[in-house]
Amino acid sequence: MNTDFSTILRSLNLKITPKRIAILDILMNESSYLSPEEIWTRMKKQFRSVGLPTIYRNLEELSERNIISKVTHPNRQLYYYFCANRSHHHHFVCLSCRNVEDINFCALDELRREVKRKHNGKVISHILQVNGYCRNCLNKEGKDNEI
Amino acid sequence: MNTDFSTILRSLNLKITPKRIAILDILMNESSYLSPEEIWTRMKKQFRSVGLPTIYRNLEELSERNIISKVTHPNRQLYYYFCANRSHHHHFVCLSCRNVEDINFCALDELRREVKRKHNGKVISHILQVNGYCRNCLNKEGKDNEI
DNA sequence: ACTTTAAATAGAACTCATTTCTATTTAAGT
DNA sequence: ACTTAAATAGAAATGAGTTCTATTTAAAGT
Repeated sequence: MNTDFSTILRSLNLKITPKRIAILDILMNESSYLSPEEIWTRMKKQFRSVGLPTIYRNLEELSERNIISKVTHPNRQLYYYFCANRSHHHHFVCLSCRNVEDINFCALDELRREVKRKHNGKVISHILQVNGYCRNCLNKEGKDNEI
Repeated sequence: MNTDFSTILRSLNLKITPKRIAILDILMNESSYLSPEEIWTRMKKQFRSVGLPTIYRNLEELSERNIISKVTHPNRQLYYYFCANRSHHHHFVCLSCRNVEDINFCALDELRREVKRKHNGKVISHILQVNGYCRNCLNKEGKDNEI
């Protein structure tokens, strides 16, 4: 595992530090997305001292390099991060348990055509976030923490 | 014009105040989306005293009632608002001039099917924001203020 | 028009996520 | 081991958005 992260970091010209590896490790092993604070909390269990700015700095660097990705929550527009060294995809966010699943569906091509045809513009990127209720929460009918 | 806004406000059970009308007026007559601060700046030209909290409160109330809508900017995730007493649609945001155009394209149905079929989940809402360069900025080749 | 009252507002103070700054530590190439 | 640029801790600053309280105002009833 560590070897894996080291390889990733080396290929990005980032120094291989214990904290970078820990951040990647936390994100990789989490199916839901995490706020910087949540990552910080987990880090503090592993390290005697970690600064929150370190978390922010690393998350920013890693997301700039497309190793992890950002999600903005509709309510309080805080940053949330999610691991993804994968190709383009979208997120299905459960409004109840906040779990995130990847959606391998994308209408980018149609979108591009529409924008080209009707607006004469050029699409560079897009954000698609789908909110709803996941399998588990639908079964439990525990749909309390609404958005 | 004023009559129009008054009717809207009355139908929403909101008191008809000069400031509410002014906010609606500013948004309706702007093709681009505006930050609360930008709206505040314009308001201060019309009123001797306006509080920024008033702007926030009203924008929130109006967007809850779907008279205007929110956009979160990919960079600094600040709130931006855009007038829209229209049905469901999405935004094409120019990365250069920040102009916003409505996109009358939505893949919600396919999305719903995908989430149902592959995830057994239920879609409640979604956010689609498309970033790119608009006609004008493509012509000018003035694509400096990157993301 | 005059009263009444609940909603709306101004302005100050506060909150809290994110960023900046500076001195110290550390990874990694020589 | 030595060197140096990158990474970090911790404190302090920033700034968007919110809360609080006293005052004003829209609008419903008289």
